[in-house]
Amino acid sequence: MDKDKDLRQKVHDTGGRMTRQRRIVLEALASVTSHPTAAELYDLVRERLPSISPGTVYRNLRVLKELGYAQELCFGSHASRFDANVENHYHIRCERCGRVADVDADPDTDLDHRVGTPPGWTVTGYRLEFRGLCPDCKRAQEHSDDQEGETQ
Amino acid sequence: MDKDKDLRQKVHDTGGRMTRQRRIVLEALASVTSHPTAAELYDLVRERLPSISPGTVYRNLRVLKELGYAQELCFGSHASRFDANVENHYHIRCERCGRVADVDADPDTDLDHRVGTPPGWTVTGYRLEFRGLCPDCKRAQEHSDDQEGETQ
DNA sequence: CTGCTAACGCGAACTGTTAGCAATTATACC
DNA sequence: GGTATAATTGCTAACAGTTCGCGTTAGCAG
Repeated sequence: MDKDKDLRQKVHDTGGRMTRQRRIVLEALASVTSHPTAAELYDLVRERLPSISPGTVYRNLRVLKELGYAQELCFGSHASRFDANVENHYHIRCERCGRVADVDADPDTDLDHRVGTPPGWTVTGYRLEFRGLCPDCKRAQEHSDDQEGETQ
Repeated sequence: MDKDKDLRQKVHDTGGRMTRQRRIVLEALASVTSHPTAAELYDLVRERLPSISPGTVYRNLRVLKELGYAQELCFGSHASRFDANVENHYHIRCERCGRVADVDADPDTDLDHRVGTPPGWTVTGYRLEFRGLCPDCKRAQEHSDDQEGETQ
């Protein structure tokens, strides 16, 4: 992949270095589509680099974000999730387990122009996120539904 | 207002008590349209009840939320903001100062049906939030723009 | 009025994340 | 290749926002 070259270049251009840790953090993020949290990514990276520290993962995620190689997805007060797919696309988050998946929708939606901006404000963008139940949690929910009143 | 009666009833129905603190937290939240954070609300409440503790504000915000008397607005990793207006409406958040305002838009948008749900998932809703600059920050930005090359 | 217990105030704990610092190491230069 | 140098590491401590545990206070049903 020449994305690797691109990144290396960009890192160098900004006076940075391509360390083992940095490379592996990015590779790990790029290797999954699960939109991991920093902690999940830390676990993943540790499989290849057992002595890496959480701080390094956070640091490198920030760098990758700044260089446009990752995006951060914030969902409420929960831990941020990260995505190596920086294309404009939407996400859906499971209300029960927090898992995140990609949503197919044309990001054509020029919502920010069809909207009643409050007086004096300038709209620069928007965030659209779906909420729902992932397959696993839907199943779990159904089971607890017909077995007993168990909510949650 | 008979909203007060409603709430009192609901609180009692769920085995709760209408304490001075709980009533005042709600009144304070209902009295502003600024979408305060818990900390801001704490300050506001303290004007009337100087000895209230932050924990009590958090507790009561949770209760009010559960009873449908307040909604929580989560913006990224920042502190949650709260809104006594539980009608379906959208928000815009200032990128510079974090201030939140209401947006006029018909929430008719049946986005959740026009969207390519990932296989096995169920969509239960969505969150749409706008991002922008509030009047104050826009002014500040413009000033720093023509006085010096100051970007950002 | 009395008793039960939900809710309070306090402080400590917890989670997700960032900052400071000495030790390490990728890179530029010879 | 070897060497200097400063970006990056791993560590620990700090931080913000929020929740929890606990002994005390006070709503409210009887």
